[in-house]
Amino acid sequence: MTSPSTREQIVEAADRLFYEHGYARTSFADIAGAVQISRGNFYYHFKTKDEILDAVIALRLANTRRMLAQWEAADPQPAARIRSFIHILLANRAKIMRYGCPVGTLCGELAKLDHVAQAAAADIFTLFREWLRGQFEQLGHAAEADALALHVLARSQGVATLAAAFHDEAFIRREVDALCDWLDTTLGRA
Amino acid sequence: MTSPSTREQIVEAADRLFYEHGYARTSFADIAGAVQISRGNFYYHFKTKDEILDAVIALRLANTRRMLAQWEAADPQPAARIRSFIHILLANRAKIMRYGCPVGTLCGELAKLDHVAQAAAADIFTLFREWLRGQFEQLGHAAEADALALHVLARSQGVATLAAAFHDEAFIRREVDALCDWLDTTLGRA
DNA sequence: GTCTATACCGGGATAGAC
DNA sequence: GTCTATCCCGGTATAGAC
Repeated sequence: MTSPSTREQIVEAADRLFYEHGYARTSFADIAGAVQISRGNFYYHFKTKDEILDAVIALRLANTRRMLAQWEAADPQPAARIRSFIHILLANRAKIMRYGCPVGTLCGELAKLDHVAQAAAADIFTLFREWLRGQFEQLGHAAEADALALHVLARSQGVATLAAAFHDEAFIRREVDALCDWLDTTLGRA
Repeated sequence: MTSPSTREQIVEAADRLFYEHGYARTSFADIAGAVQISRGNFYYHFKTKDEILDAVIALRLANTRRMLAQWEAADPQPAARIRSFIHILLANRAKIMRYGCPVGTLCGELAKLDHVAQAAAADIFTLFREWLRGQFEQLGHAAEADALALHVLARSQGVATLAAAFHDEAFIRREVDALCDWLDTTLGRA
């Protein structure tokens, strides 16, 4: 177990700060302060702020892939796997009620900045989308699998957005239950 | 018909720019440029950037109230009024696919900035929430009216977020139809 | 690989002339 | 009520010593 490199520490700190305070508002000084290095040293690892953003997105892609693989390995039932996805809303509810969804808010911010990394950030959504689509395909809904995947993603995003606006945990629980009910109905086990 | 005052022009330009580029990224110079006044003149009308934000939120609250009143007047049927709400997603699809929902993205940005106007921005959501709740109450769903209102709001927010990430108009149409179908089912006309 | 020092720019905000 | 000029700060980014 090697200790994390400075570069890794920077990317992890940036990941957290971009989530909690947004990309635009997070300065080099903020990240350097979190990692306890000087601003100068910073530029040895990353030339520009955009480079850090790319690294953060790459990290999130990797973390997402790992999480999806874990759900895949943890349960042979596609329906249970989809429920694992839905339940992130509960698992991460504290942060979601403060900062919203990390993916949704990053995509939203980059869209307004008309940032080049916009598409890369959307790729994180695509990862979830294709994984969900795969689950629905395994459940015999090949024709509508992609639409169902987007539906689940959209419902989750909406819950995250409103949970952040109203700081309402009961609302999250209600909507998670509703979404699981919808899943059962859609899969024909109503 | 008096021509709009400079102050009104400023607030309207800020409203648009905050939506398209975000609050943090919109500078005084951007707004002044859009209104074609000098930066100095700017400060005659607003002392700080936060004051402009307050004015923009007040404008959005007023515009939202007017829109809700129009839907109320245009149709005596609460179900039709709710459908009017759902259909903003289609009416504003072009901007939503580029910038997301003006309310959701502003609340999200202010949450990350930990901004004092956070609650004021959420009041715009509350306006929709209470109006929707009123419609569901009129439809005889008094007990669950608030939960149903939040559900409709959340679904709309999710659609806006994903539509912006994927720039997918067909997705919006599908989800609008699905939400209207859900409404019919919930109201017992399935 | 890490530091200090610094250049440079743009943003918010003020003063004061017209 | 509108302008120009200016201040100050914080942000990105660079140079160069250690």
